[in-house]
Amino acid sequence: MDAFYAGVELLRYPQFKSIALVIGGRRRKDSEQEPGMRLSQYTGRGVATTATYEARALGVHSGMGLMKAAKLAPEAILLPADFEQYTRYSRLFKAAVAEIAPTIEDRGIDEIYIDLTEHDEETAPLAQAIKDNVRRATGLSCSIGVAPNKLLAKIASDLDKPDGLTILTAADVRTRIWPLPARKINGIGPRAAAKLQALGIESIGALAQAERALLATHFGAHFGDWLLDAAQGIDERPVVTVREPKSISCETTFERDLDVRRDRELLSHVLLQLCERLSGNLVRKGYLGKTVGVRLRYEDFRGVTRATTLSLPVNDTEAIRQAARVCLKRVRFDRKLRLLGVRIGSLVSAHAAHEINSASAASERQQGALFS
DNA sequence: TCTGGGGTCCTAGGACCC
DNA sequence: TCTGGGGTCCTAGGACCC
Repeated sequence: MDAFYAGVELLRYPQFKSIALVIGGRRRKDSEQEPGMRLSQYTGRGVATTATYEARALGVHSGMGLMKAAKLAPEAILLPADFEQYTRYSRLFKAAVAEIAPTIEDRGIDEIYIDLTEHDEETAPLAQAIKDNVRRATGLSCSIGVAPNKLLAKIASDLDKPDGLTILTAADVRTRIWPLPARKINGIGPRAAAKLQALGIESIGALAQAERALLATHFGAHFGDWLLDAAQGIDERPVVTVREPKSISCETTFERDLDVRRDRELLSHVLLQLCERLSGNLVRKGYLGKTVGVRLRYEDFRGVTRATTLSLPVNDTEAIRQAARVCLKRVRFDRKLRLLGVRIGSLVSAHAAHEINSASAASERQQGALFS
């Protein structure tokens, strides 16, 4: 989807169309009045989750701190993110695609892979039909890349944004993919891109021609081989239509850095709230988890994680909080805290957990019998 | 006045077991 | 009596993605 959150907001507030618009920051309780304020009015620690193409032209991009964005685009309109609304539109757009092509891999709220292998229609009209149906269902535009695999499709989808449609074959890799910066490959992030640049490798084409041994030296054999494959446009990953979640987490960044001793009560309250939210999400999604962990970020932005694995999966607030406190006892609090998070992993479905728990209760009864 | 919140996957070391 | 070779599970950190 193109600038998805902003697109959804513009359906509600069409008066902000074709001006720079940034989505981000928390909803303010006090400002229920008129929607949208100037970015220059913003104070806080939020980041831009989305910027419209007008705002991007001024240098604002997602992930940028709003204070920094305000310097670049003080007159831009700022709207807080409304995730419930985005989730609704996410469902609508995925359903619209599924009406035409049902083999879909979820890649988050605004992105999917579609397997068109079994479709006999001509590619361009088929892709256009998907775009049309998404627009009909949501009023929003999307960009589609059609290619022999997911890696190339992802790059292709980005070549003609917004409202784009790009069809790529293996023969196009040299001419259309190789000139692009290596960073365009999904999986090469800022760190790997910087390391490649230090090796004199800037483009995907240069990466494709790099020595395997050189890449293995700097990135390890596994990642090195993957880099080389990716640069050649090779990718065998299937479109995965069902996936079980691995972990669920809740975290919050404080409005000001907190001192563990002075702000003890507040922190304890925040921890409780996080555990309540996490428990609620677990129950709603029908999972229990065995490994409970905490995540902290200090004022200097460095972070630590601690985790502990319980003997039985849990989903209730108190069990999560108890485990989180065990983790927190193993953390050094020598700096102020900026963020606190709680995570639960080793998930099992509520149904499976029920069976585990009754089996364990049965074996406990049996042991009781042995000792009595 | 830097830097949200929700995830996945990989690596590496240690404990522990046979 | 100077030290094998598997394997699994767990923890912690880091890179990356939307």
